[in-house]
Amino acid sequence: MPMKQNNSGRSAAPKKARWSRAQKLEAQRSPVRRSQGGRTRDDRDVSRGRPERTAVGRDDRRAPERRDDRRTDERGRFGNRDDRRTDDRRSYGNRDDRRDDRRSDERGRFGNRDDRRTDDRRSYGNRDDRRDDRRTDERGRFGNRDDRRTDDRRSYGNRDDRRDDRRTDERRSYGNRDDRRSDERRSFGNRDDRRSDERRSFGNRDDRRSDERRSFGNRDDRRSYGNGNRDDRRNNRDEQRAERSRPVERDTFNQNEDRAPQVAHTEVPAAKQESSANDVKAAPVGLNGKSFDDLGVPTVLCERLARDGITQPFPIQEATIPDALAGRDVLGRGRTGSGKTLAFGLPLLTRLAAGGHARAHQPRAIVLVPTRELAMQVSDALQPLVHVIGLRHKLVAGGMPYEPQLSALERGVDLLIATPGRLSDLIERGAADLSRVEIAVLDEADHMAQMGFLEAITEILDLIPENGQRLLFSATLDRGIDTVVERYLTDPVEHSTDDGTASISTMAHHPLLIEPRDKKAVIAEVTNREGRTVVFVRTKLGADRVASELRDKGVLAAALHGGLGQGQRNKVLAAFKDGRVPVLVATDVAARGIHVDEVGVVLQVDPPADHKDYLHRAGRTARAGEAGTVVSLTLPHQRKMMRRLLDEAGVDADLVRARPGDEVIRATGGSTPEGRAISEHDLQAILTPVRKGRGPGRPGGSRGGYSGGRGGYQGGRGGNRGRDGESRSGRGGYGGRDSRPRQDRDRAGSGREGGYARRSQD
DNA sequence: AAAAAAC
Repeated sequence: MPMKQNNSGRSAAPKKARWSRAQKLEAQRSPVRRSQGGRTRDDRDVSRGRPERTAVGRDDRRAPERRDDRRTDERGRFGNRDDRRTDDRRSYGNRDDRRDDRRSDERGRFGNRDDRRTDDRRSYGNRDDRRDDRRTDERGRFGNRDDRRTDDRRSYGNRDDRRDDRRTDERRSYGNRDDRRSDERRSFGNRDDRRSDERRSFGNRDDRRSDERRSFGNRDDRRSYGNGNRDDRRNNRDEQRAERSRPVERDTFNQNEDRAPQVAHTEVPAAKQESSANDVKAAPVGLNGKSFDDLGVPTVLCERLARDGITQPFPIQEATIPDALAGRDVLGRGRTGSGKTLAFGLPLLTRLAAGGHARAHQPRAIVLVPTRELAMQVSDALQPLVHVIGLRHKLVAGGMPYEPQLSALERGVDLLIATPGRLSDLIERGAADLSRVEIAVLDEADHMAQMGFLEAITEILDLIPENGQRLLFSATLDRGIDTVVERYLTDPVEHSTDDGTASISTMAHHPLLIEPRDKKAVIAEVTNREGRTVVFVRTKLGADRVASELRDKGVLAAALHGGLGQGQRNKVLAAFKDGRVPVLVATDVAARGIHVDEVGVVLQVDPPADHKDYLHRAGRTARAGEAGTVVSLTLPHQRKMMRRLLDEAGVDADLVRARPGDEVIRATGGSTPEGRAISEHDLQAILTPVRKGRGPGRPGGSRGGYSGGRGGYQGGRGGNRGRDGESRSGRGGYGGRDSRPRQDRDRAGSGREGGYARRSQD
């Protein structure tokens, strides 16, 4: 019984808080064997391909203990990453069998599931007990868990039981958030070891970057050991790639590595690269007057884009689309608002349309994004293109009803746009199967590669066939993605259409040094202006508080953060987009990717966590060539930090002392609010549109409910533009929500409306 | 330490 093995394994190698260097190395080297049964062909292939990683200790009997080690020590787990993939690979071989099992034994499986759920619920019931359990009786817990695992295994293939395992662990650790965190911290504290390992094996980082072909050249060896088919497919792909002539040899320049990645090999003349390396205000590159058609985008898509007035590719699109169309793995970095969504969306859809149909439960491509709002936005932006080219897509994110997502998967969808949590959930339920994913996109890739997300992301990426295409995009792609790149990408090409700093010339930066007692007044003054303003704060509570204080002063503001229900989140964002609410007070949930037209000012009430967050927050304004102002409040004790953030972000601006009423604040368009306080009730009335007639309401049609508060603002200017301007035309041809296909109408909360549909190319 | 991401 696994239970016994595990227990004995544990006693033989008890968990340690700290590992010696030698132990770590050993743990890294030792393959993780988590399944049963004999070896497969893939096993042999693996040991052939990477003897140095797999030749040691391939002893099935040792598997259970190592497995537990891995589970209880994140560090070990990551160290064993490659080995883990080995197992994945093997189970890919068994895929079809597994699926058959699942289908023919669905009932049994779900029976087990319910049992498991009950277990979970029980353990959730009293968290504190659970935590104690974990600390003092780890072994006992795992013993029980293994029992359960055995059940699962019976009804499932090898692979899912493994996944269930892991998920349950995670579930457990969610309850113990703090514990988990400290685990992670500990493990990531060790990261440096791993990093230096990597550096050693790849040679010095800069070398590697300066000659990608050399450093990544080994990747073929590393990746091709998977199985025979994969080799063949890879070769095909390499042939394809070889056929494509590369216009300009990728080149490199060195730069402050903290400020920006070292590479900017876009197809631009060397002289331009030089300037973009050293000059923050470098001209956009890649604008060679090419059309989407020239880049290889199918005519139907070009025509559909043209209907929205999108005819000229943005630099990031021009740079990445050809390579992405050719099937290459691409790292794309383009400043905020520069059109990254289409940069990966167009080639993705083109390639999907070129062959095949999605089978039930088996999407052919996934786009992973860090927030639900961004997922909706990407889904909306791609929707007309998806349909016009004859594909199906589905938004898969939390906070929304399961049923539509389940039934869409049942019918078969080519493209999933997903947040990690719900996607994993659906995988666990057997509703989604990533074994036929051809293309995977990580939007905001650097963020997804950070601590809170990395685990979920790797778990998902591990389920995707290795030979697939990967596209990683962000405005701030930096070395934080190295782990992901090295693990999942093959011979990637990196395109940067800027240097990763604040190179948006239409963006003005005003870091203000203020006294704590002035803070509230300054916030009110900056936000009391015409047009849309996004206010960033550090915490959810802070968002609620600032929004509430603003309303007390007569500034119509609404909070947006992850603590709200999805319905409220949708309502708030919709109201902000269509102008009913001019001030959005948000946590970093809104920092990345979210596109709203004509945000004139971004106000950072709390400093961002790092310079990348500065750039992303700031990037909510000055999008696609618009002008914008970024005001960053800085208390005396934050001065040094802000100075550093600005430097790292490449912002050329000095901290300026400011008091309420100062000219520097007036210059941003702000003024002292004098309106009446806006009650919570009033706010809700504005957020919740009165529906006219049947069907989903059109939120903008009902803003009449509110007429008090600060004079002058009646959802006026910004609102009308947002609704009746380009955002409507972006929907063109779909005539609003009602006429959209059902699978796209059934998102939670109906408050969502146009706004992003426009040319939310980011 | 917070936020985000599943119910």
